[in-house]
Amino acid sequence: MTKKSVDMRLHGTQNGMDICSVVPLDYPGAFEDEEMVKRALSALRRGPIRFHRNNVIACEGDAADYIFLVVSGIVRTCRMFQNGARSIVAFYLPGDLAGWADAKHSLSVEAATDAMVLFLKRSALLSVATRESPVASFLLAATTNELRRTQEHASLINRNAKSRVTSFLIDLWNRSGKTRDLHLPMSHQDIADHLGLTIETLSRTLTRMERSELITRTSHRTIAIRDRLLIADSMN
Amino acid sequence: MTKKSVDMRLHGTQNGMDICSVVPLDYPGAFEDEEMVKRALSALRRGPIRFHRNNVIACEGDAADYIFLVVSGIVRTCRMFQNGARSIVAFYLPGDLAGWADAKHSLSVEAATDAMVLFLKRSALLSVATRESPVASFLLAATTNELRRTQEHASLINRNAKSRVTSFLIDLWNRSGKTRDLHLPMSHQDIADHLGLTIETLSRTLTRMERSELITRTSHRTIAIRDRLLIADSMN
DNA sequence: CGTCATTTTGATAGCACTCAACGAAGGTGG
DNA sequence: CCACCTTCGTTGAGTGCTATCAAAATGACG
Repeated sequence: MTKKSVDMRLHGTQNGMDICSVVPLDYPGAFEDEEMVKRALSALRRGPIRFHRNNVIACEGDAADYIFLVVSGIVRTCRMFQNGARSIVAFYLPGDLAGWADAKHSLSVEAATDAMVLFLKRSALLSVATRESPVASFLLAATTNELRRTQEHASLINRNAKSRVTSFLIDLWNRSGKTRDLHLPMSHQDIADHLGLTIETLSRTLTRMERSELITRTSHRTIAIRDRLLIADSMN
Repeated sequence: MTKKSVDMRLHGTQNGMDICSVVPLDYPGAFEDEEMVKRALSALRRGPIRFHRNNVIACEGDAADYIFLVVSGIVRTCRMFQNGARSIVAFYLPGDLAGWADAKHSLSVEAATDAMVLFLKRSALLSVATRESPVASFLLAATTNELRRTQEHASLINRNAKSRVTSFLIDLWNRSGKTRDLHLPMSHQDIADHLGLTIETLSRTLTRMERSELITRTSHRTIAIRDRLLIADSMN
């Protein structure tokens, strides 16, 4: 339910990143020809380009000429509604492919933190995919994987605040290395808009979870996941 | 929030359907070699198999050996939670591909009405895709299309009952030919579980929408979408 | 240290859920 | 053809969870 205008300034190009270090390619069925896929993506890359927090990378409705590979920082995809409400559909971590779409972007793509993003020309990627089947496999696997994650997120629609927060924390924890201390790189407002809660409810829920000893707040924006949370969640 | 056991009986195989008549292939980028894709899918098909309403086609966690092409009826994918709550993630109409996944089904696939379903062996499909790029394009386009629809559904998470119902009605209307009279083939319980509402709230919301002249209920399970609804929704 | 953004806490209101009962539709058997 | 039963959908009363509004507390940063 954020109702703020967005800083539209774009920032300069900056080179020197190697795509090979950020594409994990850990999708089933894609690792067989990992080198070829990396080379193919590498040849198409433009950037990386640096974005400041809240900068818009692509607008809802724009032609999807490029798709985005997150190098560092967090990227979010979102949709705004008439009344100013905002839904954040997904967060993308370094190594993730964001903004995959057919002809048009159905969601706006934005930097949720300062971020570095590689641009990949979609038409070129598709054209390579028709010639090199490992690239096609990679794209299919990446899309299938994102579909699964989006389905999981969509299934939160009838769950209460505690379940939504738990699901978010565990998902982020799984994706960011399962370290005991989990850093939340995005704002509470972003998390709330992702979970369909207000920041107040999010805050209260985290407080209650800390009191129930499901989590511990070690420092600002850092949370330790306790075993009890993992056990409790494994039985949903 | 349904808490009912599911009828597990499976029903007999039955042949005589032509895959060409049910695969619309209206995805951007896939129509160029429509014939080849149809032939490829045709060669892999098993069935069609008939399922009665509420029969399970594939279980959450099962190896995704097959994916499913809906020939007639409605298929749903869903997830059950510990407390008996159920989320229906998506409905599939005739011509839709349901249960696409990597190694394991992350959602159970069930018949929401009596339905006829073609089985396609996933491994064979993937293998054909590596040789025939139009098949790979088709799979990618179909998956991308489903991702977009799931993202749209996920963005309902912070919207109220009226918006959710409106979104559902217009989506179904768009997918089922935009006839003035929209038949709801699935039960209110299924719709409610899809929208994260109770059947009572769904019923009350429909009643209120009828009183506001956004819809007209022509007969049981049939609704006429009024222009006012389309206009109102176009500005979300 | 002051300013601004972010997060937390409190009081109140509202929307959707729960529980309950009624009504409508479809199928079965007499 | 009708009585009966089961499933499904509607309506009402009351509760509860989350949103809203407001203000204080904390952190970031120059």
